[in-house]
Amino acid sequence: MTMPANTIERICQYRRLLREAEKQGRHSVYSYDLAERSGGTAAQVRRDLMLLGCTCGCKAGYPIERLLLRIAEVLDKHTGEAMAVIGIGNLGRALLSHFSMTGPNIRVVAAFDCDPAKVGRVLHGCRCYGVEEMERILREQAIKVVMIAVPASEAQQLADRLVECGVRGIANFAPVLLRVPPGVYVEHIDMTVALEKVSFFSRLANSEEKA
Amino acid sequence: MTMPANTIERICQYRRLLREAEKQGRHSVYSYDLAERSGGTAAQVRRDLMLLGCTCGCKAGYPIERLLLRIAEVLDKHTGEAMAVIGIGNLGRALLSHFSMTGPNIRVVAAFDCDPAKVGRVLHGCRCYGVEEMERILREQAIKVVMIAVPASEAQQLADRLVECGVRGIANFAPVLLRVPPGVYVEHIDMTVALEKVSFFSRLANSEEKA
DNA sequence: GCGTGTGAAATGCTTCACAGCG
DNA sequence: CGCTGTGAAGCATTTCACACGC
Repeated sequence: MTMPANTIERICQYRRLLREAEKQGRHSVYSYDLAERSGGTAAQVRRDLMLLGCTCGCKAGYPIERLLLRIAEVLDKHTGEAMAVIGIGNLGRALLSHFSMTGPNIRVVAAFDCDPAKVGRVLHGCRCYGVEEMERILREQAIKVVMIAVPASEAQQLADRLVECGVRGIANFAPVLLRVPPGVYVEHIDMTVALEKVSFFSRLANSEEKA
Repeated sequence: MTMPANTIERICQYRRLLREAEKQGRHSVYSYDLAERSGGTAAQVRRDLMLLGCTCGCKAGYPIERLLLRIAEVLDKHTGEAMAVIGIGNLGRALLSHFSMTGPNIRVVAAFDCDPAKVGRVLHGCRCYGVEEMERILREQAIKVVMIAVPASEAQQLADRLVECGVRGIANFAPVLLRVPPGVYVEHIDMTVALEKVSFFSRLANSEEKA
């Protein structure tokens, strides 16, 4: 089953919106309903759900519960994936905090840092280990996905070690492009890029407003 | 001048790579050169630079200095844009720290929080103000781009206030879709979505490996 | 009638491939 | 000859529009 990355992103959004709708007491949603909540179009929503393999078969809208089940099946095989954060600076702590509050789809089960002052402490419910224990713990807990929040200069060699011990997915917050072998998926999250984009497009929208 | 978002993102990358190359003593780069550093193709790089309006006219490669000048012109009109961070929790602090170290393209000139304990303090070189002063300071300093790092429940009404006082670009780190009038650009940066994507595609790549 | 499911058209982005220039 | 600049082809994604079922 092949899926465009954009569709996957939208499906993550739908999940959050569906949970909200469910809390509001709704049991089903129409495609245009979800479209409005997500800022897209109804056709887009229907196409996404079709790719998901989710069809309701009738005009009564999509049953929320069934959608959520199917999304969980595709996105995280029902049980949230175990993850780790590496590098407990400001950003690493923000990540730990963020994922300790968010739902159960993502469970951060270990944190690593090379600063001995941090090792052994528990932050946001997550134990911090020394990097020298990394290989052992990643293997023991079968952690396949990690977040890299270390300085740019250390990210590549860290990534090499991770790949070496079986990690297959990396969310890289360091501002360098990582080289990894095929079969390992890297998502590069660069806040500088994100903000330069905002700066550019906001200026653009602004200057077009003379039209 | 209209530009695909993807091209803008790549251009931000190119800038960083070009600066690195310059530090290494290079004065020019070939398209395949930049392609390799950025993980793309040479044709892609040439097309991007073409869209940028950057042509070197000959086979000697692109002069780095000129490229950087042109990129700065397009991305941040030479002088880095003044920005603000709102919400000084874990994530807000991480953002302040990140942008205090990064180059001068992005200058974070103010931080806001509603916790009186934080107001008046200086974090990573940036003064923290109370939210009640927000309108005044954003106007005084002509800040057009801000980062929202407050809880989801407060993000929308905060966005309304921001738009009201002239903000045209928002980087939204809260997990809600913001409604803004046309002419305001919002970039939604959702770490949960990013990580679910990694989880999904790493699993996918993994299961395809049997082929 | 109303909303879904889905071919088919439209749009947007990337890659190809080659002319042109130093 | 090697590399750029760019039309044109090739893909991917989004939107349209309409048949179908309740």
